[in-house]
Amino acid sequence: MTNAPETPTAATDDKPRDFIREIIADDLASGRHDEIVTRFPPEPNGYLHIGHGKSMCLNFGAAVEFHGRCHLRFDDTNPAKEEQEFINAIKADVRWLGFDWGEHLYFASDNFEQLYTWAEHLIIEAKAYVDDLSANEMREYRGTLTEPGKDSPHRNRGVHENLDLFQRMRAGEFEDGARVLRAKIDMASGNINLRDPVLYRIVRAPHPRTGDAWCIYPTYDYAHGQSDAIEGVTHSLCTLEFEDHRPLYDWLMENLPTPSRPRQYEFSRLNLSYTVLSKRRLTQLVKDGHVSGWDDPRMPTLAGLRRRGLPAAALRDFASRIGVTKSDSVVEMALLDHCVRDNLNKSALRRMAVLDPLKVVIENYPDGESEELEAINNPENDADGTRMVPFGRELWIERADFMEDPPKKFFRLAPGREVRLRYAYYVTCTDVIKDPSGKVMELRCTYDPATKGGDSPDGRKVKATLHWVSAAHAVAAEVRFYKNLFTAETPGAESGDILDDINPDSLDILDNCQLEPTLGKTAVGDTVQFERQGYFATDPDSTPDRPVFNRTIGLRDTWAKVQKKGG
RNA sequence: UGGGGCGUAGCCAAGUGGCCUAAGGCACCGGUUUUUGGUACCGGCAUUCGGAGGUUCGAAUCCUCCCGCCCCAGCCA
Repeated sequence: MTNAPETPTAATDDKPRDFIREIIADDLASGRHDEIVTRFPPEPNGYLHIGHGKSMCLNFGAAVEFHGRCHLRFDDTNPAKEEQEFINAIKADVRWLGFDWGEHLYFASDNFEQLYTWAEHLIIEAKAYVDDLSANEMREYRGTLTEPGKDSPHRNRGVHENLDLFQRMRAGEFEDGARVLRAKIDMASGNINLRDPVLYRIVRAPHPRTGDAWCIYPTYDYAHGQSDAIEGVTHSLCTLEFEDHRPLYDWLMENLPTPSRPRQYEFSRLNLSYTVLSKRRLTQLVKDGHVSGWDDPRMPTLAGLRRRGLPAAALRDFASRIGVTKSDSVVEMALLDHCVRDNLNKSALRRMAVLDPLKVVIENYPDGESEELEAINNPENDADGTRMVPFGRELWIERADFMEDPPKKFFRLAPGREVRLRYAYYVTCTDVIKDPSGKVMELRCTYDPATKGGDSPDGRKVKATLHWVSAAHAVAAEVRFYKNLFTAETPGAESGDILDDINPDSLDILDNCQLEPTLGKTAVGDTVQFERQGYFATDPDSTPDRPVFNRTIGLRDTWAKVQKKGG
């Protein structure tokens, strides 16, 4: 009962599926590159989310399709925020999504020495200088979006002074924030990234990999492109907000003796309705306790989606369906839901589970006896075979499957009505037992022994088939239901604060669910279908005598739609 | 008022001057099948491509102007 990740497959036709793959195909065709190299470059300052999943599907997917390779590189240039725990979690998530970096695991920090040498090269070429301005002063000197900046008073220091100062920065002679190394480009540029961007800053924080070997760290702009070049990356794919950084990426390439010449291309990041996809906000939800952790099943993190029971293959399918473009978009959650149902419908084993139990006594079934009935494991896949489920005189059925006074379109059980118990018998409701308040406590039924297995020899039809569980054999369990974490399509759109849109009712727990016996021994991570209800995944909180399930997603429910329409 | 992008159905997205009176998927609406009110299957769903002009025999695709939305002023990535 596992959902094994499948190997990503190449596009079936030879037309590139998106503009990035088109560029890659052209570069291969023109001979610009013989082999393409991409990279997935997370910063280890949090867990990966489904947006990173999209990026991985692009980077690893394109590499596989074009017979190149994709590196996993940690962009670990800011020790103030990064942790080993995140490095470990990210690796696990990449593997889970089905991607393999082989031997190509890298860290920007592997390049710190080379990066430092190149920084000295820039200084010697008079293309970088040490600045003493404070962060506030630097902001003032930078100008605004519409006004040019002005040169720092230290902009024209001599090469020797710059070199000396930079060496002393490395040696730890200055306090955090006292000085920075800046590229000398153009303080009047319309592109603010070109107004002498910072290349190095002083930060005294233990680095997960280099410990306290360094007290100066390269910035993203300086480290990222050069790391690409060192690794031989050909196509450096990132999201739209880095478009403005490309001129700086190119400037550094042109002014440094890098061993290769990668190019950066940008695509739009994923936005999903009813959730947030930014590490800053997800970190906030975790730290402020709005969720139980990074792997809370309501979180759009890969860890959360995995715990919720989403198969990795469904996520990959989702990524291929949304495509890769440069237009800002918000993908409806319904599309993800569809991918999950589509995958699970084909792969998930069927089981019977009563979530809101109502007792049924089959009055003409012999007391104390039971029998085993054969049930199909997955009608979508004969190879999954069958199993035996116990049946007896006392059963549980779903409370919602009975109505004492049913409306016209309600086909399920009602007084005097005959329905089928799946894989078992036709039963007819003969009596309703209520408590003093009028609440239905128990149903009395009779069964037709001739309908064993669920077919009637005389050909009479019933309009409904119910799932059920033998009370004497049932396993009690807890089942957790999740709704969207936010009530607004775009959280925070109105007030500016996502917490104003948080759904106070995103978790529902049913603690008296009655499951068929096989469900007492599933493994964590298994996602099964509870017939007629949805897909459910075993949660790590399960204990040997009390399983806990997460509802991954419900089945499409047209009956609910009909009910809604009827008011 | 600076720089960089983006605008094709409710959502995502093909389309690269004629085969576009515009693919495909999701959603939605009908119907068929059904021992899951699930699945599967069939049908419907943009005379129109942000708007206005222009070029052309011919424009979603080329040009001009306009409008709207997104990103950038971290010693974050």
